[in-house]
Order: sequence, then structure tokens, then C-alpha cells
Amino acid sequence: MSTADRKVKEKEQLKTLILDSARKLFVEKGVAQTTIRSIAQHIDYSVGTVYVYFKDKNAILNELHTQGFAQLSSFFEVPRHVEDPMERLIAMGRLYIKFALENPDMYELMFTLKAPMDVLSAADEEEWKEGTNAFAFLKSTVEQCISQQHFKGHQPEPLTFMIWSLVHGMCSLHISNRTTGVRLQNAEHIVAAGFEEFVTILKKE
Amino acid sequence: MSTADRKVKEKEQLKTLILDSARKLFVEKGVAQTTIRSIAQHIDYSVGTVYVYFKDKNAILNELHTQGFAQLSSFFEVPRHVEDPMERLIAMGRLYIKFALENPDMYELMFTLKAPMDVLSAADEEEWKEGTNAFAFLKSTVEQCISQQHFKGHQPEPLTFMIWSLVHGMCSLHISNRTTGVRLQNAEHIVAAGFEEFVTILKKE
DNA sequence: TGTTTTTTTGAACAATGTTCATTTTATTTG
DNA sequence: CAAATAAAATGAACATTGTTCAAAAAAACA
Repeated sequence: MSTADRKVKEKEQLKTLILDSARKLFVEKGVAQTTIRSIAQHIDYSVGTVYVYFKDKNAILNELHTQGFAQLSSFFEVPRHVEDPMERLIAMGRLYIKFALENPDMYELMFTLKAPMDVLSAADEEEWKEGTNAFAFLKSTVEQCISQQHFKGHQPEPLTFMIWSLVHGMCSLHISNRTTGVRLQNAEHIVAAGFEEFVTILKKE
Repeated sequence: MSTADRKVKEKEQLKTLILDSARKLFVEKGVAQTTIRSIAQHIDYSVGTVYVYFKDKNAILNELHTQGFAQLSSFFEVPRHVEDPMERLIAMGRLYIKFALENPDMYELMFTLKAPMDVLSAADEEEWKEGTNAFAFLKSTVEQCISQQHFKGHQPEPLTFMIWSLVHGMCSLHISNRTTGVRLQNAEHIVAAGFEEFVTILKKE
């Protein structure tokens, strides 16, 4: 089935083309400002074609959402091999921040936009695979820290959530312009500086 | 000037009426789903009237944004009188969480929506008064903790930002459905539980 | 009461997501 | 190779949004 195979491949290519343009435009102009028409125009296809390959705009966001997590996951390849769990935890935090600040629009799509999560709340069997995996990895690191006598008197899951939230919160506030708004002494470096405060606390744990 | 005075009052009343409807609808349906038309219909005025009282939809959001901070500020009246700064810090955290979880849509408008901050980034002289004040109060509490020998080896401003981020991050992730998405053991109580982990850490500081 | 000022109106516009009957292109078949 | 069939692409059309503005209605004033 040569022709059929090629057709499948061509379809995938066009789908990828749409996704790539969507990501490009969306990173350039933001989610709301990126219209289906602009995506279509960018790849020299008509509006209708986009709707042949994606159910609606949300479907595109969902795929990009997944792609974003693949990218974040690749960021975590390095610390995955750090032996000491406490060191790994710190390395992961630094990389998480690096990712968020280098890809603010992608980060927003991944962690603050409601849209990609609506699928989950609708169908209960549905799972947010990427998120669950990433969280599980973080949690296992925290558990390893605990088994090495760190974090005495703490519960793994809430503690993991707290640590994730700490880093996410700083990135989120910074990306949504709340750090400049609040007139910090140096808003540019506040996220890194804030994380170092946490590291100072960790060193005692 | 009886008539003129009354006119001023009437104008204010209508403005308040618009804002109240806007907030109601917006809390019920969300920001994006609340249309100017629905606001107008709700108060039995025409679309055009809304635009007489507010430049655009963003102007409405901005006023609600300010209102939200007044509300949060009133939440903080109680811990304001707690003597011990460390206890005050903890009480503030609990109340912040309470506010966020009780008013998730308002919270989103206040801390994650980009729109209300766009005014600031445009005009540099402009200041985000409410945010600056709230942050200053938190920071002064942290500084008092430091002056009582807590938080040794820490810098006030980054530390304050880190603490704010920690609490904000938990609320933000929960409100944007990331906690249910990640399959936590009990998503409902994870924010409170996460904060208790932080309290445990604070007790050692 | 007639005039002026203020307030309200809602039709109209542009931009957006989305649909679908039609057209174009590609593939298969006789 | 030509006709028939299937697949893919099209873009006009619709509904819904934020927004504007000339006209109408209401209120205030003289």
C-alpha cells in the first residue's frame, strides 16, 4: 500500500506544519492574538483546511500543551542522573525556572491556561499523563531525600506539592508581570534570588 | 446645586450597578464568557450605556481588580493585630489561601490575568498601588521575623517573594485545575496540607 | 412652553471561531 | 487512457464578540 502510506505521511506532515506555525505565532503574539486565519495564512492553506486536521482551536492548544511537556521533560534529562536526591531537587528547580523564563508563553499554556485542563474535568477517566509523570518524578526525588534523613516530620505528597508550587508561583508571578508591578529592587533576578532563599532553607533540612 | 449633585450621585450609582453585575456574571461564568451585552442585559440598559461609563471591557476588569484587593486587604485586618511576626506570617498565609479558594475567579483576575497589568507596563510612572502595599506589609512582617533572630542568612526581599510565591503557587495550581489533573491523593485539601508543610519548616526557622 | 444639554439607544462595523456545500485534486477502475 | 470514485482543500457564510457613533429620548433649564 504505497499510496496509502504516503497519504498518511502527508497528513502527518501537514498536521505538524500547522502545529509548528501555531506554536511560532502563539509564542510571538500570544494565544488569544493567534487566530486560525493567521495560522492558515502562514502556511498558505485555507481556514477550512486547519479544521480538517484539528477539531477546533482547543485541539491545537492541547497538542502544543503535550509538546511543551515533552520539551520540559527533555530539560530534566540532565538532573535525572544526579545521584544525591537533594542536589537533584535543587538542579530540577533551577532547570524548571530556566525553562519557564525562556519559554514564558509555552509555560503559561502549560500551567495557567484553563483550556487544556477542561478536557480532563469533563471526562473522569481521562488522565493528564504528562503532569502525572512529572509530578511522580518530583515526588520520588523528595521521597529519596526523606529516606536520607532529610525533611523530618514531613509528608511526601503535600511537601512535594509545596515545593512545586513554590517554584511555579515565582515563575507564574513573574510571567504575569506581578514582579515588576510590585516594584521589587531587581525584578529581573528576583526568581533566581527567590529560589536561592529556598536553597538556603533546604541546606538546613 | 441640587440637580448637579444628584446627577453625580446617579452616575456613580449606575457605575456601581454595572460593576456589581459585571462581578456577579464574571464570578458565575468567568471573565471570557462574560460579554458586555450580557452585562447590559442584566441591568436593563443598552450596550452603548456601558461604554459611556467605561472606556472598554478592560476598564471594568481594572476596577474589579482594585475592588478585589480591597477585599483581600479586609481579610488581612485580623492578622494585622497579631503581635508575634512569625504567628502573623502564618495567619496571613492561611487567610490568603482562604481568600483565594473562596473567590477563585476574583483571585484569577487579581493574580494571573495579564490584562490588568498591561496598564502598568505601558506607562512607567504608573504604579500598582494595591500590590505594592500588600507586598510591603508582607515584607515588613518578614523583616520583623528576621529582627527576632528568625531566617538567619536570608535576604528580606527575595525571601518575602519566595513566601508569597509559595502560597500563590499552591492556590494558582489548584484554581487552574492542575491539582486534580495530577491525581493527588486528596486534591481538595492539598493546598491546606501543603501550607502546613511550610509551617513545619517555619517552626524550625 | 420652547431650547439646550445630557443621557440612552441600538444599528452597524470589524474581527473571530466555526461550518459545510462546492470545487479541486488525486486515486482507482474498466 | 478515460471515466468514475474518493479524498482533500476551499472560502463564502454564520454566529458571536468588542466597539463606535449618529440619532432619538429624556431631563434640565430659561
